[in-house]
Amino acid sequence: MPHPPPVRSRGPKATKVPQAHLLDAAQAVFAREGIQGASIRAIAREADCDPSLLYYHFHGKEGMFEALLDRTLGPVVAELSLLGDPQDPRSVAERLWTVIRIYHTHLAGSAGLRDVVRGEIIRGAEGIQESIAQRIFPALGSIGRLIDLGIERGEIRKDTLPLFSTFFLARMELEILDLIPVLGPHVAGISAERAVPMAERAWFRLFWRGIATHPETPLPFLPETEEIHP
Amino acid sequence: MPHPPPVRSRGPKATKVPQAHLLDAAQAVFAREGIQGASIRAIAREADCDPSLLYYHFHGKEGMFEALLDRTLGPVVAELSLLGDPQDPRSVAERLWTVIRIYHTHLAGSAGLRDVVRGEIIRGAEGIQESIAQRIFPALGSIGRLIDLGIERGEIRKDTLPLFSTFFLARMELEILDLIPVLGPHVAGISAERAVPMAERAWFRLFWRGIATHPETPLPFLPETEEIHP
DNA sequence: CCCAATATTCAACAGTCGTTGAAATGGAGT
DNA sequence: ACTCCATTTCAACGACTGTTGAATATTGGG
Repeated sequence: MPHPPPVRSRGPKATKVPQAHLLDAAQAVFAREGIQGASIRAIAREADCDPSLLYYHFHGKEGMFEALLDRTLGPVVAELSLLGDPQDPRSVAERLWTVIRIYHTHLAGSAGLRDVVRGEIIRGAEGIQESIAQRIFPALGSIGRLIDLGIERGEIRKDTLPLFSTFFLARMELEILDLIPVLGPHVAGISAERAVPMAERAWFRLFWRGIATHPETPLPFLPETEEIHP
Repeated sequence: MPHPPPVRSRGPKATKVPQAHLLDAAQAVFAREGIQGASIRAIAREADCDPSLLYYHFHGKEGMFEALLDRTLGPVVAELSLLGDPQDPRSVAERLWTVIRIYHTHLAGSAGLRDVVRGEIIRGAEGIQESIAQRIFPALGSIGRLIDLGIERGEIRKDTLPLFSTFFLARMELEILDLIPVLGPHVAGISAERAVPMAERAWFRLFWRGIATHPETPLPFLPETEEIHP
């Protein structure tokens, strides 16, 4: 479906195109096509503008990607960094559950970006990896310190490995966001909307039992899991 | 680096090119470039043959992908299907650990393919997804039945959700294979060769404690985790 | 009203892509 | 020696890619 006959005039279409609109388009295309499949031209089509505009505002594909990364990951890093506060009256268990909720709140809608980040880490694409590391590792550090605190306070087993546990907690939440919306309906006949929260609760129960000093301690902050009757 | 001056003659280069050689090339390129980045032409370069040859033996990109899928996933599905045998004298815990070992043995070398499968599930690319479902879901079914058996025998908690637990066990093992070789050296200073088995043991201990009726029961089949001194 | 700055589009470059149809090659069978 | 056939390569198609430089439109200030 090419543009209608190119009788279009040049110059600004109406007024200034908000950059947020361009990032929205980029996010949508990343989600549909993945990173390598997402072309500058496709993003421009989605935003209904010329590809050159993306070079004017950002600097090519990588610039767009970094801008999108900042917009999405910024709030996550900020909120996670608050969780390590020793003054926080909540238990470490409850704060670890908050990690899941923060990820869910800010990342559930960014399918393409999650996949892009993961792919870049795996493939270690030289140019981009550094820009990712700067944004991801602080978040992981916050979680790691929280687990350290849990060990100090005796809530978490002494033989827990904080680095690996951080990885397990965070990665599985992202895998749930990525895969359960597809697998839930397909293999269990549960809608994506119901399946994701169910999986998150099931995951956190398993995770906490796996690292807790007293695995049977109830988790009053964790919503009950509804029955499965598809 | 284009081919040397095109004085090449046509026809068979030496003898018949083994299809396995073409699949090896495809796997290598998938691992380097990801699915969307892997072009037929790049695979042909890797295999040192003409792109047309890939159309002759397989039918385009999708055909190559399915052939690669069969070659890699076939042994995994076969070995997993044996684990559900009620006559097997091993505990369910030990057999679940075997799941990890089977994945590791057959999938550790297939970086590209793992990522492709995951990406296709996420994006639900219509044409390919069915071909993946037929090969993946039997494997997941075997693990699910094993967990059912564990619940029946009282080894596994009654409130365990087999579908989700299957997902957790299998997906995390694949995430370990994908990400730990990169993250281990980067964030913990541990070589990829040591980090992956360490992560697998840590993951299985956590997982088993998370679902076991008696979480403190020792797991004599599980190798000791060495100390971390990077 | 004009001018300058900003925002946007157009047109074109040189590549690469997937795919196909025809040509060429080598070996097996006769 | 000849033919046939499976295998491989060549050449070309149209479409799409990232990127750039110049042209154009809009806006705000003087």
